Amino acid sequence: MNVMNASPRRKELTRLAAQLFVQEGFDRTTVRMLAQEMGIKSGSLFHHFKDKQEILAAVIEEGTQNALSIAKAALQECDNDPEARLHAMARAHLETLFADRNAHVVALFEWRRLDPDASAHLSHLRDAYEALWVEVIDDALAAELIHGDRFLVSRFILGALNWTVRWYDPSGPRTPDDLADELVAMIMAR
Amino acid sequence: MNVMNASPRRKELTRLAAQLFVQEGFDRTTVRMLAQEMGIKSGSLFHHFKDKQEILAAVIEEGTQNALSIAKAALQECDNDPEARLHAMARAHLETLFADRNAHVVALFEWRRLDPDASAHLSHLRDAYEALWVEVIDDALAAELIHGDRFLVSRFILGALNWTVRWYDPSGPRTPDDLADELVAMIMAR
DNA sequence: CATTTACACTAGCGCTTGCTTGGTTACTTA
DNA sequence: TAAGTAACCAAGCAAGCGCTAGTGTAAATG
Repeated sequence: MNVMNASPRRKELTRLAAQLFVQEGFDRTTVRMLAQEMGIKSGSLFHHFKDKQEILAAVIEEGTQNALSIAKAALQECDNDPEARLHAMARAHLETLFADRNAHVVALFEWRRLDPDASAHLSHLRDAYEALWVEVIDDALAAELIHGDRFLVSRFILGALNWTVRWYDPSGPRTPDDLADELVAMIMAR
Repeated sequence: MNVMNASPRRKELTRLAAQLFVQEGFDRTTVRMLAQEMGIKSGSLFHHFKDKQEILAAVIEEGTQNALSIAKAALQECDNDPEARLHAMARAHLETLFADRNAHVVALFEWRRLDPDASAHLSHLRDAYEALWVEVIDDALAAELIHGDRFLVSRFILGALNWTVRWYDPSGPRTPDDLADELVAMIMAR
């Protein structure tokens, strides 16, 4: 077994696992199903991962790392204009949410299945991501682009964005950018 | 076993099941855990419910029925003022969400575990509830209280509201009504 | 008084689960 | 060419799973 390694093989297995976890849910996904999807026998799975828990942690870590770096890049690309930053953040959120949909759905809906150790470790990653949001929202409030309680506003925005995975159809006419723009327009003071 | 009965005993068992489903998730909740929580042996459980699936369906049906009747009552109590109706609907949503939190969390996050028959039956209930929302939002759009695409706006609002179950702490200083008012204030054109 | 009904029990069947063990194969490196 | 290593497999164990069969008992019903 490998400790925290990121071999190409393991990355590919993680990607497949994410897909199954979304399709079936973590608990209903058996190690035999995972193995079959990966084209190996169930016993061989435990050469790559210590146990089933570690597969879940790998999926979530991968997705959250991606989201974090994409959001950081998006923020750096735009000037210090609070409105541009708000737009950029919403777009980056939805972009990564649907580019890496499986991993994020797992992160959003199977987080509770993590054991305490993995959860503690990954919480730091998630907190770092949310800190970016808080900063952007604080700036938008200071510039009076939006109004209200900073805590509530950020929760509402993240809720509206995260919930999109439950209804958004990427094959439809709307792009993720359309969604982001519409949401920002909806909450902006005019 | 009882077909679609709603004896007080069954209602109480359903309430306990909802609590366990929230704590552990549907898949991880075993019939033995359910039985113990109910103070009976696991075999006796199947006198009240045909199978584990039916317990899940009972939990979700109970919660959705409640939400529907509360929302209807709230809408009837206010005049035809679109703004009052928007407020009332948001308040009713959060009120029922936290009065009957366990059932609603199960409905929101364990829906996929329903078998196709139960899902089809309960979808009608949920659709009836969402139809109330669509109507209220259409009126608000017509009155120019809010702006945007009717479909997207309703999804964003419901997303923001439903996501509250992931962070709202009822023992904190804010009431569900506070949340509803803040959300409506956030999205209203000024 | 006889019968039915509601509710609970004991015992366990048949199956699936996550995971382990002991060993094989193919490729890389010294 | 010998040693090491990553990747895999066949076989199966112990535990836990949903659910069933058959029985007991007290209260309601005819």
